Parts: sequence; C-alpha cells; structure tokens
Amino acid sequence: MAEDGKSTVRAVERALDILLCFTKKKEWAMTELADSVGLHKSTVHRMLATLEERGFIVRDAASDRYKLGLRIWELSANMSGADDPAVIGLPEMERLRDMLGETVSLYLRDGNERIRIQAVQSIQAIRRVAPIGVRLPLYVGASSKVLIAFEEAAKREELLQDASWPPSFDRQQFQEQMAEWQRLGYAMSVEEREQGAAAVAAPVFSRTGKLVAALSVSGPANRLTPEIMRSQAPAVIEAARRLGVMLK
Amino acid sequence: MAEDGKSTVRAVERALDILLCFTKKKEWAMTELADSVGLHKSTVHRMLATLEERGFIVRDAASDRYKLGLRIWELSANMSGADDPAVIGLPEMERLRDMLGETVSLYLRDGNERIRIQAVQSIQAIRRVAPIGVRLPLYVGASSKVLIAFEEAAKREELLQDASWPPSFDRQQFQEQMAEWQRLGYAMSVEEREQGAAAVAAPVFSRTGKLVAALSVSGPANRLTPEIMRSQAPAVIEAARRLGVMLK
DNA sequence: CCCTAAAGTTTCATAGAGTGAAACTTGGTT
DNA sequence: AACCAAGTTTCACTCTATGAAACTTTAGGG
Repeated sequence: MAEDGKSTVRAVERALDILLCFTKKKEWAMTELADSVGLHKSTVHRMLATLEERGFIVRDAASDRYKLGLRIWELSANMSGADDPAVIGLPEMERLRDMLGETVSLYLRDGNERIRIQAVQSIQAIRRVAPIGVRLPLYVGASSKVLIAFEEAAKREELLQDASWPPSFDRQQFQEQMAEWQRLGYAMSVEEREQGAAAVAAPVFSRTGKLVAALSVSGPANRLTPEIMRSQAPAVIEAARRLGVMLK
Repeated sequence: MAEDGKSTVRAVERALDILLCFTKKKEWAMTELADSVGLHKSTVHRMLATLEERGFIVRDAASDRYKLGLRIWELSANMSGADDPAVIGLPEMERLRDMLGETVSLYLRDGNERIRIQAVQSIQAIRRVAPIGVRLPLYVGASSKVLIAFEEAAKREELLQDASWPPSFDRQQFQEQMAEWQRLGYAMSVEEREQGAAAVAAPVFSRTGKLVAALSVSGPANRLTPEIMRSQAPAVIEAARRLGVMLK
C-alpha cells in the first residue's frame, strides 16, 4: 500500500485511470480500455459497471461502446464557482477579441502542463468548443512562458528543474529570456507550438498578487508579426489586469 | 460482492460518492465529507488523497478545503462530442431566444430526472452558468411532459410505473393529457415547478426518430399566458426540429 | 446457414488490498 | 497553557478486489 508519500486506494486509481482514457478518445470498447490501462478484461468490466451505475459513463445504445455520462457534466457545472476564471473572464475576453480581432485564450497551469480553460474565437460567431479543456505542454508557447516566469520563485525553480521536459527544451536560454518577459510584463511566441501560429500572453494575477492564469491572443504568424504583437501587448496586459481584479 | 444485478467495486463506488458530493456544495472539509457519505475519517482521507493525486479534486490553498479539480473540466470538455446537443444547439437556441425574447433551455432525460444541459437567458447578454447542469424532477414542468410523452412506448410505461414519484404525481391525469401533447407536438406548464413561472416545450428527435431532448421556452407566468405560449409553440417546434436534424 | 473468432460476461478460489479503531500531530480558541 | 477539533498516520484483521478460466453472445466469412 505504501507509495510515494501518501497512501492511495488502488481500485480507485484504476477506475480514475479508466475515466481519464476518455480525454484521449470519446468512445471506447471494453477490450480497448483493458489494453490501454493494462488491466484484465474482467477487472475493467467491473469498473465500468461501477462507473456506469453512478452515471459517470454510459453505453452508447448503437455502438455498444462506452462514453462519458452526464454526471461529468453535472460535476463540471458545479465546479464553476464564483472564482472560476473561465466564467468570470468571458466578457473581458470577448472585449479583447473584439478589439484585436484575434482568438483570445485563457490558460491555467496544472502541474507541468497547461490547460486552455476558456477561448473566444476570432472569426466564428460561436466559439469552438473542442479546444477548450485541452492540455498543452508547458515548455512552448507564449502562455507557457508567462505561466512559469511570473510564478513564485520557489515554484518557478521547481518547474524548471522538472525532469520531464524534453531534451529540446533549453533551460539556459529560457532562464535568460525570463528576465526580459518579467520586465516587459508579457511574452511572445512565434511558431513554437504550432506551425504558422503566433501569440502574445500576459499574466493574470489575483488580488493577492498570486499568478492564477495566462491570457493570450493568438493567430496566424503572417498577421501577428512580432511588431504587431508588441503593439497589442498593452491591451492584453490591461485585459489581464482587469481579469485579475474580477477574481475572488 | 453480489448486489442488484451487476457486481461493482465498493471502493470505487465510495470514491464516486465522494465526488458526487460536490454537486451539492463546492467546497468541503474532510470531516464534512466523511459525515455526508457515512465513512470513516481515515477512509475518506485515503480516497481524497487518491482523487487529488489524479487531479480530480484539489485543496484550496487558503481554506484547506477540497474542491473539484481541473481534470473534471478536461473530461467535460472531451465529452462534448459531435453529437452533444449542448454545443450544436446553442446557435439555434439563441435564434429562438432572440425571436421570442424569453429564456430557452435544453433538457436531457437521465433516468427519472432531467438535466438542463444548456440555457440562454432572456435578458442578460452572457448566459447564466449556475443553472446549467442542474437536475430537476421529471414529473413537473413542460419539459418533463415532453421527455415522457414522446419517449418510446416501452420506456414511457417504465417511467410512468416508476415507484419513486411522489404521491402528488397523478398518473391517471398525466396519462390522459399525454395524448393531447402527442397530438399537438408540444406541452405547456404554468406554475408547476416554480411559483410564477410558465413554459412551453417541444421534443427534439434525432434523425432516426428517437427522442433525445426537450427544448423549452420559459418565463414569468404573467407574460407567458397560455394564449401567448400557444402562439409561440410553432416556433419552438420548428427550432426543436432544426435542432434535431443537426444532431449526429 | 453453420462455423469460427472476437468481444463481452460470469464464476470462483485466493491473496493481498482496503478498512476503521486508535494513536498521534497540527493549529486554532478560550 | 490547556483544550478541542480537524487532519494524518499506523497497523492487524478481514473481507473485498482480483484475474484465470469457463461460458455466452455477437459478428463476419465461407
């Protein structure tokens, strides 16, 4: 039972791992799941029965495969509290989008990854939903820079020392540039994570001065040149500041 | 291990029950949770450690209490598939809202309850987030009528026979009125669930003709008189039809 | 239409995982 | 300081979760 630090419940861990599979793919057959998590068929079967009984997953009537159930919806609806940046920030993000005409995203750091918790698209009237909730690496992109550079010193060190970064990540260079981002109050990226994409991001601080999120404006690199982004930076910083004071 | 039908995993059930507590309240102390689910402190402690390790819950740094973690977000984002009415239906719902000037909601049946999975408010520009995801009883309200009356015959019977309805629910009367709703293609309610509120609802069918949701228009009863609602019904039915063809 | 393969379901003996009582620690209040 | 409540850790025991194997259902091919 003893593991790294706290003692946990194996059966529950396994069940949660099964649930987490649904972030990779929306529909799973039982055997697929068993292979994916490396458990025996009959174990997965029992787990799925349990998860289904509580409404966390459902069986698609047609395909006989498993999907996430409505209880997940219910939970996520209830997690949006008065302090949820995704909800509170929406109007401010829309304002910024209308002002700059580009996609505006809000990122939270979770461990050594970041999650896009809210986004308003540039062109489409209705926001694309797919990319909300995605996990992205914390070592590329303007938002990542912000989420590290403006973190508390201790946390910042811890993140930089993280062994799980890929070899391509240049700690040295990153650390050197960090001072500049801190001075300017924003960071940029050009075709780091995605071909042909560029972004400017600014930190969102809570009233207590703690970093809570990164607000980014992103778009095609040929439109968002470094020069253009520099000119947009003040608007992003201002929006991020307003966003910050709205929180908690 | 043997229970009603399928065999389940007790530890997992307990963990899920703990998670489900967060639909009632957003923040919990450990002892509160232990009392609520009727488990020993140390058991809950272990469960929470497990849930936390996987990111399903987090400890609020300030209050030292537990809240739902970002993994829930991630899951809910991934559950919105190409067939999620909540996402696809939004534009159509907004159209209807703009046309009638009242709140438009979309309900799904889950067991013998219904869930409001999407809503666009009448007045506010930004949609109220709180009530999305709430579970409501299936025996009152226009949407409930629709979610039962337009279900397949077998399912309909099963639902009507459900023993968990309160004594106040008049099966006889319900069944008599059902034919009328089916004939008209919509149902109304006046001050059934909530004082001073009224609603018209129409069924949303998938392309295969299966009932998938109920679309409702609701507002204050003094504005939404039966007469007015009757005149709005065709628009609701049409919007529900359009919504249906968009699905899957 | 039958045969075979794959996927899903149930059964069951066993080990080891989960459990809760109790002891211990931490932090805040009178 | 002493107290109390909340949270955390330990540990022996038992019952629960487990996976192998048998069995059932479904799907596809000859």
